[in-house]
Amino acid sequence: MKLATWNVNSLKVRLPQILAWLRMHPVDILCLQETKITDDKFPFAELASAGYEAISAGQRTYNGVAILSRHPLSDIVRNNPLYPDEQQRIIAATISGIRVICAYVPNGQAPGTDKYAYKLEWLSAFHRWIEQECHDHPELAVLGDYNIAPDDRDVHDPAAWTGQALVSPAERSAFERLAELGLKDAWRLFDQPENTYSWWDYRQAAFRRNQGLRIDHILLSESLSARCTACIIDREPRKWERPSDHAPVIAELLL
DNA sequence: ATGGCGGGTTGGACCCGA
Repeated sequence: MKLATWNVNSLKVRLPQILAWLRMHPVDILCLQETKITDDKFPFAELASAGYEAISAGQRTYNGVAILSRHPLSDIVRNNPLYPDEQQRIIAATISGIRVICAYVPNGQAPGTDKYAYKLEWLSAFHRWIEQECHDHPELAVLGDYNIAPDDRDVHDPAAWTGQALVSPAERSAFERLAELGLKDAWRLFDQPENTYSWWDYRQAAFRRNQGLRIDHILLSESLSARCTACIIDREPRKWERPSDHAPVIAELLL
């Protein structure tokens, strides 16, 4: 069983790349963020032809999340039931007995801004809900773009990033509090190469210079992390023409 | 110091991302 997450930065633009990537990596479940597409325009038919059932919580212009699955999806939830939010950032479903949550955490812009306050409030409500989900679903996977680099190892230039959003102590603390619920960062279950990131700015040839951040994560409950055999970040699609600025992250589970 | 790229909304410049 393979689960993956990918911030595609526009499903409309990236659909051919998603289909190509799925042919190379026929994962069981793919969580998407920043689809930027309303549900009525969602490419259900193209994905079905590729073997994937899809569910979407979409909106125009910004945000939007979706789950693609080779297996049936049930108990679909859109948004955090504890936090009314007009921005479409969460979709969840049960797939093959695993509770799968796909999340697009707010960016936060910069400490001191309204967007940063929204991010922290959103994360606080997210924690309260995930705590319940952990209780209700021992087999829980929370995948997505967290917009948090948990550790200085996840930042190409920690000194340059000090004090900025994505690395601030309050954001990292929110991430650690999820870990305290028993959720483990699948990436850190294994020895990993240094300087591995999941996002690189489009500007300044950041990808070529590997100036990135690791902000896309797969968190696994205890029972799932015990069965996790690998976690990788696939840099290849970032090299393609007109790429997303994020790379997919994949976790493999014994099932 | 600033903005640098790219997508979306537009039909010209903006907003926004991270």
